[in-house]
Amino acid sequence: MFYIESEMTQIRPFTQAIDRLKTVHLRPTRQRLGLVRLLFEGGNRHVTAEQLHAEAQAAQIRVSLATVYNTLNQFTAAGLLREVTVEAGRSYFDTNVSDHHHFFHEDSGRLQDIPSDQVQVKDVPPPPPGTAIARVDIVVRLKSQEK
Amino acid sequence: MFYIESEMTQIRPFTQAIDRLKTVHLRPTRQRLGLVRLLFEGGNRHVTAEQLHAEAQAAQIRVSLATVYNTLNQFTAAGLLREVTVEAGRSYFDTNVSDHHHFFHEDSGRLQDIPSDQVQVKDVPPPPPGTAIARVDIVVRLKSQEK
DNA sequence: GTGATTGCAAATCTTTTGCACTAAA
DNA sequence: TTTAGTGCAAAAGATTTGCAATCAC
Repeated sequence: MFYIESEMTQIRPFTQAIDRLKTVHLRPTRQRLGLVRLLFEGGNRHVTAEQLHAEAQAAQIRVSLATVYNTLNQFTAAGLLREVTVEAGRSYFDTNVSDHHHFFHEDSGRLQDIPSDQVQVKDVPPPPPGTAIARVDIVVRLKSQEK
Repeated sequence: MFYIESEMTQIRPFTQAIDRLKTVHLRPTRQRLGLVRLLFEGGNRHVTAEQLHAEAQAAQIRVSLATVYNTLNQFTAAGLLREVTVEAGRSYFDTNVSDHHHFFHEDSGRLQDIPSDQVQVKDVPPPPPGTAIARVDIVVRLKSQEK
């Protein structure tokens, strides 16, 4: 342990990001590392490709929008992210892949997690013959309160 | 009552379609009447704009795809239809506007109603301050059963 | 007549893809 | 080296829009 504090905080997150990618068998490229750090350092997030691309630019991480899309899809396929569908025409990606649901603020387009223990679906009907339930999604749509 | 049977069955649905449009203050144009009849004569339906346009063509109802889109949006705004979002990139419109939920067959893209009395959400969390719940959507995603 | 509605083509928006170039193993 | 990954521009798919022609009232 001979790193000084400032070096530690620089290096540790990189190591974590690299490990996260290695775990899912994706090469830790400069672009993926940058996106992993934006996505996973700092709590649960819900982002669109466009948003993440803008953030990357702001953070001096040079990456094309096409690569952001491809990366988000790869991360989703690898189980690092979960795609949330609340609006036709726009895809959100959620860094929280555990069982939970969402509030959706219709006017701002913002998503917010609802822990799974806070909502329960009572009596999910049996799936039709020949099918199995892949997932149950609950979206609580919110409008701003009119007085 | 002096119409013969064949004339009755011709005329009654038109009258109903006209009334349905008048109720929501939309002029009963040839295109809207055709679409209303396709949508509402024959049980609950879940359609995309593309599907409805194809049906209209098949039924000799001349209407452009742009008008189908505009009409579906107008009907939704008027409360005649409800938009169901299950896949980013495609909008479904549901002729059932009462409180209910959906099965979504992921491989076929088919939607199926779940009557509201068959699922219950237990303990919907309170909406964040300044907001009110507009709607709670439950989508049960189905995959075809692999043996 | 007059304002609403329609059709068409063009525009827009989001997302995907083909391919030559670059980088990781 | 060898194969995976990237950027760019072009393509694709869904939906919206501008505007002249048409239709309902």
